[in-house]
Amino acid sequence: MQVATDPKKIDELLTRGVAEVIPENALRAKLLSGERLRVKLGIDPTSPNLHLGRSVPLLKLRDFQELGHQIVFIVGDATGVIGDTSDKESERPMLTSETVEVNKKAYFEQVGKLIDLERAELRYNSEWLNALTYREIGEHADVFSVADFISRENIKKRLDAGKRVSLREVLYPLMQGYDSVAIKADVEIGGMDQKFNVLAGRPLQEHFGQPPQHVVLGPLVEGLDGRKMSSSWGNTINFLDEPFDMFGKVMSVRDELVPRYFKVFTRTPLDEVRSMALSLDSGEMHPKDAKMRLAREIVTMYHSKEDAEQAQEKFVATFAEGGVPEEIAVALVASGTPLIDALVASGVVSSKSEARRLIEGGAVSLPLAGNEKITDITTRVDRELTLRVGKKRFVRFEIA
RNA sequence: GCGUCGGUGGCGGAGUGGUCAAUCGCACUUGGCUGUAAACCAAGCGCCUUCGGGCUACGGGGGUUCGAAUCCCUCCCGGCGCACCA
Repeated sequence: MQVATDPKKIDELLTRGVAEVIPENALRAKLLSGERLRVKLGIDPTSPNLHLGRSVPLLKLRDFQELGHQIVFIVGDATGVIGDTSDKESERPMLTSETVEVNKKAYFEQVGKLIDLERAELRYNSEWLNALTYREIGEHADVFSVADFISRENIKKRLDAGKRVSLREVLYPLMQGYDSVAIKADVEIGGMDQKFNVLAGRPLQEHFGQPPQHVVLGPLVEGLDGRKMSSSWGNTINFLDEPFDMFGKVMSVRDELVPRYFKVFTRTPLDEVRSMALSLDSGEMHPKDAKMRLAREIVTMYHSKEDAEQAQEKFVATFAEGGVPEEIAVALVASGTPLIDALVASGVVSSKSEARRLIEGGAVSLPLAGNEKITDITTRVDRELTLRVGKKRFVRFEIA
């Protein structure tokens, strides 16, 4: 396959959704030369769901693929068990092999939404990592010094704070570095939080007589609550979210983030993104409209254009016009059941105390009757009833 | 292993015998304002309640006491120092 060397495309490849390239200029020259590169991206199967934060390096991988380079996607089934602490303020527990086994199967399917798996090389790193002997690991470890490791910011912070740092954590960068050796990577993609691990590949490759890989690091992107998007915060938009849900999540993102999301999470042409940002600044464009478009783009990427249209219609009907979603939770209750008990039984709220608080706080209303509020906690369910609890929760009670 | 300090709610962190379901900050939930945005204001934030109150909780277990998150014993877990010397 021919490798494209269009300078404009290469420029976007090296800047869009990219925070840092190491070493700085060498990669551009290499890309312009037309040499076909082996580009590596590894993801550990620590959770069964990929979220948009992960899509940043994946899209970058796709950019390389589209230029004609050979991409290598590695599921870190061996590294996942050890656990990476790069993005953590504390130790990450080791995963069980079973968890990893379950998760890794789900990965290729999700990744397939973004990249062409047919043309990619797909690997599990247990393939080579599980075969290493203690002697070999010792040899790899000798390439690095303890000072290298403990000078990492997050490790240093923990050490200074008197927190425990497990010796196991030292192993992780070695493993990831050896992945690069095993597949002879020319380029590795990762997030900024991966900087240390990704860089570990370079000296190791040199040790094995390979030229050190180039490194492309993506930015960390804010999640729904403004903190870094991460599974542990629960502020993610996931590849597998249902269209309507995904649409709604995008709509709840802060306005200021919209151009950034366009830039890193979509491949909407950059010129369009720029002009949109300008009209937003000038007040010509309403932020809500830009966000709607963003939501459509994202849903289209992970589902389809039709799903995106439908999600938007539903969204407008439900929230902008105060309607009720088509598919809502339905619970069967006996006639005369106290509302509080019915809410708990339906799973909409977790305890009677919570139900009482919500009712008393005016959070429960009848969306079919002009959003009239129910504030009497002794209300009973004696007929079919459609309720809204808070902004997002809906439930319909049917009489058994 | 020895010594020492510590283990409190999702997190951080108060509290050292009663007035502690536990100050406070963050996070979160709900209401208001809106565009399901942000910011801001207000309320809530263990469970049950006939709203009087009741029950279960401060690493686990046992004890002292009228009464313990607070004192004692023991076990578990973590930090730090030491482990007769590279």
